Amino acid sequence: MREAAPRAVTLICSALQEQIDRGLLPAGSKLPAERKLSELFDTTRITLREALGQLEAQGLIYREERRGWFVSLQRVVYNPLVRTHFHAMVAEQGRVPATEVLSARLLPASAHICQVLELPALSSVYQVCRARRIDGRLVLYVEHYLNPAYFPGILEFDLARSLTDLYASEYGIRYGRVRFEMVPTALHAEAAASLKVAAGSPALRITRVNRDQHGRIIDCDLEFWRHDAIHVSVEAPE
Amino acid sequence: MREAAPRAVTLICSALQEQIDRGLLPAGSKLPAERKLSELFDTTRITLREALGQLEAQGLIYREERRGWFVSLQRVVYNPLVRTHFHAMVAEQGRVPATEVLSARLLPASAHICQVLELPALSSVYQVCRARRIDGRLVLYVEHYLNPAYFPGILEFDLARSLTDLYASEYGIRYGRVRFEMVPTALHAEAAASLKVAAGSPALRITRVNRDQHGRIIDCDLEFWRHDAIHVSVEAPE
DNA sequence: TAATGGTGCTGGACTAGTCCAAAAGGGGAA
DNA sequence: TTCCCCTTTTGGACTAGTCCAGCACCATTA
Repeated sequence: MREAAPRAVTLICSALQEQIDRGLLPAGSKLPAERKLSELFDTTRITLREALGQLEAQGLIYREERRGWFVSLQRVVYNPLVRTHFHAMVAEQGRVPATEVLSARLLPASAHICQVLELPALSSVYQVCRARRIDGRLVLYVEHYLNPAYFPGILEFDLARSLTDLYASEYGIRYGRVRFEMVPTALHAEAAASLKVAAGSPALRITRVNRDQHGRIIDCDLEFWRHDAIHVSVEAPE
Repeated sequence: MREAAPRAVTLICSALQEQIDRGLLPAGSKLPAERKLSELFDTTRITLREALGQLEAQGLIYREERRGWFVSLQRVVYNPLVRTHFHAMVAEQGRVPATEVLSARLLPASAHICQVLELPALSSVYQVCRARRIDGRLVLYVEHYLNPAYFPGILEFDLARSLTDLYASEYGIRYGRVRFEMVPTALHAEAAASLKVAAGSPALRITRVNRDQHGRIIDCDLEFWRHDAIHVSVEAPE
């Protein structure tokens, strides 16, 4: 039985992987240009790009639109059952968080949002879109939908802050029970543009429906995480 | 400000997506051959394949190695906190489950497994590798690692059965608290071969560490799900 | 009837380029 | 020193093919 000759793509992948594992290409560093790499591995750019695509799928490297390829940073550990806010969670793990507000407005809720928030048809909701960074890298695009009955005038506040804080300090509302759903999928155009990556990049979509201390549904989040930036960890309470 | 001309890849994606949404390409059906499609969309196979790759990333279609492209079936809803067995879970959702045992043996545990199961260095563990289907499609590759102290002679039984059942009926062990971790990544060579797909296909890796009714760690699972076959849903108990 | 051997079709892998636009970097002017 | 413009580099997108091997199916043979 003959050994199957390893594919060029596989060879490139393992060569790069070894360099990364050994620390010759430290986390966050930029890879050489695609043309340089294809020359180095004596292959075409198409083949080289396929190899990079596989390493991206594994989460070892990522690309920034028109800027190049970079070695992935460590994944951040995320427990969706624990409603600690993003900044605290990231900082606890020794990383640097940042948030920017993309938009915030009152708009007619889609049928889907009405259903999730258990609102009557044609209700209005607050929508807050934000992008979040870890160590400078854009890793999370979120759409929050708030039941306006509970948060009058919330658009007046600084929404780059933690919503958890805002809810507690301004409205006396704290989080209670949570339900969440996770679906591996790709970024839609809007999210991709906000995260400055190519549309269709792999991502993890997490939908959370949050209740307050009285069991009322107060808001829901539609989160899109870069697939290589997150490590979900859930400890069953019981 | 000029409208950006939509890319060919985007056009192909939305055309196919529309066909699928409208039911002209029903779930499970095979797409035409790549060469036919590239002709139909008046483009090259490389471009066409990039479009198919994007739809695959979204989870709308999937490929079977050397057999072609197919429209994805509905995702199965999975709650890792509820230790219902695979067959029951799948059947409850009106789908047809199947399991095949790939290997089952006693072997020296890797350092990682020792740590997870809290075993001393150089321990042996039972390893059971299985592949599971939903409606005929291979969607899950699992490696189970059992602490042999609790399951003497388990290799004698039919391991295509539910392990949950086996634990209960033969050893009087039931599942208690669970911890699980989820990482979006790609299939390694072994898992890819078992699922008959290309190495490096996107997947969701779920690691579960299971305790019994007395709180003892009894086993852990290393699950690799096809990314388009699963929808994780967790309701916080509290 | 059942096993077997072609054979064409299909996906997998790869080569060898082109054209374009955005990012990065350097040099000169204010 | 700072800002702006211009050039170069780089990634993004795409064309037009080739070669190979597995799969499916049909026809032939035992």
